[in-house]
Amino acid sequence: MPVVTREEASAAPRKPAEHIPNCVTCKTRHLSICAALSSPELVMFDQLVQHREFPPKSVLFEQGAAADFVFSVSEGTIRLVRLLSDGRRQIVGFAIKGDFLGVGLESHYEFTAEAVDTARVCRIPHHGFETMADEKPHLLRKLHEIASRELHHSHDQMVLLGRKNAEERVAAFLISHRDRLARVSNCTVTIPLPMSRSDIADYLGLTIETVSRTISKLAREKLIVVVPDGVRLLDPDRIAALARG
Amino acid sequence: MPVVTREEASAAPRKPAEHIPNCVTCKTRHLSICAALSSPELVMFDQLVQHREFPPKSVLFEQGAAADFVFSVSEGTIRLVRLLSDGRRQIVGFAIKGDFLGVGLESHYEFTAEAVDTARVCRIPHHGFETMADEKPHLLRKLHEIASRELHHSHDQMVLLGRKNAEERVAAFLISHRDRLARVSNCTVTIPLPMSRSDIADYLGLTIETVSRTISKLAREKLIVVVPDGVRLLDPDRIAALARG
DNA sequence: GCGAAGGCTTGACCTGCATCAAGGCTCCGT
DNA sequence: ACGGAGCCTTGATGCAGGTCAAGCCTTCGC
Repeated sequence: MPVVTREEASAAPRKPAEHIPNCVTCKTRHLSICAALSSPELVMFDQLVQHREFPPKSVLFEQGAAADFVFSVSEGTIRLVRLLSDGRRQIVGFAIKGDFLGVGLESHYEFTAEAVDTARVCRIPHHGFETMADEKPHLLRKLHEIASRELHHSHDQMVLLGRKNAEERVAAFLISHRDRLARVSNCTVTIPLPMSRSDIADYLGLTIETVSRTISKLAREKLIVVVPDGVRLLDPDRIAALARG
Repeated sequence: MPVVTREEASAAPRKPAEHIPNCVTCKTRHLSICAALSSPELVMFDQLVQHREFPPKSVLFEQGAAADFVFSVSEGTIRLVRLLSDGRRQIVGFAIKGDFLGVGLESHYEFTAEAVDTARVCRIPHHGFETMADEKPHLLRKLHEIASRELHHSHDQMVLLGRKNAEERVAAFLISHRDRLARVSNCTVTIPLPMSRSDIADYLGLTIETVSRTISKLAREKLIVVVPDGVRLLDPDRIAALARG
């Protein structure tokens, strides 16, 4: 386990220094849960929202803790971690810009969320958010849509973890991650991968060695090129075909 | 692939012959989505519902088909199947009494649902149900609750598939299946398992041989006894401990 | 009652990925 | 510029579970 330095530990979370962002002018609004809100509702929402920045490796919340907040991610990458008592780790997802944490409105967090790189989020008190959802059925409906999409994606991941080999898993990760990034940015073939090999391994049910070897293999076969902190897809179609199994 | 006999194919779905059941008098009402409905709403709901019986191996709906209906299971066991193009199979869940199929309100089914044994279900036209959900926020809320519980469970399953060994997987399946059965029946230590070893294997990301060997091993260690179409847990606590990993 | 089919178990062997090990690269702090 | 830490890659070896194969049991149609 990496030791968290004094700086990192004390720095989380922090308020952004620059002029405060705002729900009405927010650029990721239409990508996030806020897409469900009308202008007056956005103003109301803005009252609830706390903007926070989480430095790399800092913890947004811990599995099992009281779920006092829900989160909308506006920048960065967050890993969602489940741990077994003996230290085995499974990453159940990576949250990026536009993603929502706490869809379930559960009373306690069901996984730990840790910033991979510097993450900017809108943090909303659970109670206030839930009240608003109870009053605005279209917000609840949006929340349900998000949960449904995640459920679908987690079924994909069950197929991956239960039935795909290492090469298919890595290919599927690259393609699905690219698709998610493409929705919120203009990235299409060069995919930034801020997370470590260890994170990817724990997401795919593999070891770092196997992830590393598999990426090397894909590069040797000229399907991808490894670039600093990411990969470039040379043949997205063949990778997608691999990913399908 | 097993060949479906003429009888089985032609028999699905069929209306139950005996006097028609009814939402208001329904005994599994408080276990299902209907728990969210008031008495007058139940009467309304009853107008929408079609009671159907699906014989073993019959298909309730096919992955990719238009999602014309949602379902509430009142009896029996249903396997939820994802297929890869080369025939590899992953079962993403087993639905039992009280479970709801179609939580996502998606336009197309994201998996195939097949009756394992004889399954009785309430089938509700998608459109009518969705309209009702849009008009009754507490129904939508219940639906969201169900989706959230399933999302949580699918995260558990990701940990199982990504990080647990065969023995832990089988133990976890037995415990989680027992807990789900216990909620809707009085079964606690003798667990009926109407699904085949092959179904269990495809649910746990293993092969039938490994499932069979692992069950034999648990029996040899006096943790369970294999009974016809099920198992009896001799030491539920130790099995639960195994399941946790 | 009999034979065939399907499902389950068990044994023998094989392999894909894990594990163990070593070395290289990059980034920092001094 | 140097040294150490963290991360990544690559090679050698091991093993859990997959694959192949055989036999048993139960069910069911005739």
